[in-house]
Amino acid sequence: MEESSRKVFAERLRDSRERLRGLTQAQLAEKTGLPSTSISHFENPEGTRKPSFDNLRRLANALEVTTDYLLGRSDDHVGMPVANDALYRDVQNLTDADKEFAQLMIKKMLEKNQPKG
Amino acid sequence: MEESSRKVFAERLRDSRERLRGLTQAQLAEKTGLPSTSISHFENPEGTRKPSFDNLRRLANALEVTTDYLLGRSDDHVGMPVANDALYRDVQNLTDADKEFAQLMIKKMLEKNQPKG
DNA sequence: GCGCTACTTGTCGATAACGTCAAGTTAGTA
DNA sequence: TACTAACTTGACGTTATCGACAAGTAGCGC
Repeated sequence: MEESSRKVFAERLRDSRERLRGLTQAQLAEKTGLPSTSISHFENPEGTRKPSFDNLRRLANALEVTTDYLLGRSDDHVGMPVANDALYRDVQNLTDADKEFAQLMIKKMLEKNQPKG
Repeated sequence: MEESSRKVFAERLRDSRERLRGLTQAQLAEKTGLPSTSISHFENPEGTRKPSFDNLRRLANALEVTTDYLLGRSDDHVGMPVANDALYRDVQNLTDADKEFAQLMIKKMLEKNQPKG
């Protein structure tokens, strides 16, 4: 189980390092404090090594990508631009009913601004 | 090293489970396929166990939160999956004034739900 | 008191990831 | 050819996490 996400991780790690940040394994190794051979092991799609809790964090930090992207849980490597916006944070804590109401109201405001939908 | 993020993980896991999803450890255990004692170990702020690659994914999937949130890399537990949520999409198209108003209203609804902070 | 649910804490052996190291390959350049 | 850089692959012992299990605590209704 989860064999496929291991492969996705390998591909995304390499892709993030090379295409996105233009780093060598040695450079990423220095940024993360990991040995470069560990990076190589991780990037091998047929390999078996998976990063630990800490190492996943270090890789994501050094590459400035989300861990969700590396883990294949999200297709975008950048977080939501508004991820820390108070509004988004608050909305999540609303009851379902209130959230529904907020959604309706926001729709109304939208329609007001853009006559014809 | 990374001792603090282990503590953050413990807090956010428990918070996500209880406050956000209203699950017992046993219920989360069933959703993830993990033993409930493992959940308990993870949620202990003074504990030492950290989730593996696969178990982190399972927890995030079951709780519908980002791994970045659980790992303390993002302050918001919602990520890309909900970017398609109508509410979030709509909010981005609001005028600044309307967005401000929406935010205020949402805050009011929050306070109503949680009497006293 | 009893029983029940939710959770905690610690131990066990097994498995998996760890860092380190050695020995390779592959591509480019002199 | 020789040399270097970037990377691969496999093996080693160490350490951490694994699931499973036992025994515990705390609270709540009866």
